[in-house]
Amino acid sequence: MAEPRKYRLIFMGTPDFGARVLRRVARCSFCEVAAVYTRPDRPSGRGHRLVPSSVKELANYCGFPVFQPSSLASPDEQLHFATLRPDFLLVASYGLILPAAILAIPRFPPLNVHASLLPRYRGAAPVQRAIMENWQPDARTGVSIMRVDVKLDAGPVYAAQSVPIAGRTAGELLDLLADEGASLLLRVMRKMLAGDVAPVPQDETLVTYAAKLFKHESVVDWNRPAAAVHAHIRAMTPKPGARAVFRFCAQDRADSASPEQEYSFRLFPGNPLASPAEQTPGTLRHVKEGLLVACADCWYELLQVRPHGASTMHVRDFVNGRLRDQPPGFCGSAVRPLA
RNA sequence: CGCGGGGUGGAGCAGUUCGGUAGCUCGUCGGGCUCAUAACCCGAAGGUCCCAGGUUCAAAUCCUGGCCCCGCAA
Repeated sequence: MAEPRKYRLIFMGTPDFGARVLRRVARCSFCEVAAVYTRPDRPSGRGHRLVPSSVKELANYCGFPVFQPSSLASPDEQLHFATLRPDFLLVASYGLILPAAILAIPRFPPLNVHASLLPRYRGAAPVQRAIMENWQPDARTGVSIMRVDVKLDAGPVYAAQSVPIAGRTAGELLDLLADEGASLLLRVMRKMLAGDVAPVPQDETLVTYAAKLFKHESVVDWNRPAAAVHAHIRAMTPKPGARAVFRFCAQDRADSASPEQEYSFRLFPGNPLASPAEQTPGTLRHVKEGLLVACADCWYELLQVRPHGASTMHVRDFVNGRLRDQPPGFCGSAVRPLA
């Protein structure tokens, strides 16, 4: 029972997206995972504990050898990589620069899964940027398989798959694109083995860049149309999370000298309504079992929120618990948190 | 030991400073009103107050230790 030799595959990735790709690639029938590279564990979370990457956790679970160099620039690391004798090198949001010396080692051209339709949205946050910048009803984005080039995300494209954004959050789209990307990746690898590939160079005149998300961008800007607000919140979900601060009016009680209350919220996708707001953007309206926020055009219905220090809850619960004496109607407005 | 918030019927909260009858807004169940209702009225069920130990005549509340959730920072 002489098994046919399997091709040696090295996978490089770090966050959930990479792990999701690896999960599918690991089941590939004609390859074996010779090694997994991921970024070093980083102190994270409360208490500064060292936290392994998603890719590392999966690789450990599967029993793949894991390597976590802080850089691949040194000759030692490159030599070590070469001794693994890779046929394929697959990269999915790894986070380290791959020098030309590394890229030249595998037998087949190194492949990268990028969550956009290249040449659009090269860079760190392609899915998030695609969602927040394309809030029209039938917008699409996608995933591309390209050759890894020394220049980031610039290599010629082997295959791409387009998908509708369809109201999804960044997390949902990322998962979907990882799965689609992994399938595409395996298809490209098979074609490579058959010698049947013809990568298409990217049209440099159409290149756009998706910069990583900055902290100040997590604050919702109610001066935009409700659909754009909705897209923005989805783009920030689940990480880093959309935020807003609301100041609620003083309660309507003559005897209770309660000052106006400020609450800082983590916001989850709600519901852009069709009814015109006709109020200053950011105006809060307390309706039966819920809260509406005025956007530039229409009301935006909040559904799930997380007040500071609490866990995620329905807006109805927040209203029941903390706005219990607040009469229906206009009850506050958004404030711009201090930077 | 990075900083901080929190754990109270099914949900969200008040009560903790200064120990003394388990409270509020909802939900659920039953009944009523209504052409009807997610509306309104009446009633009921439902709680080891995160866990363990300590102090006390008496602990949700004070002391000690532990577990869990969340935000910031990285």
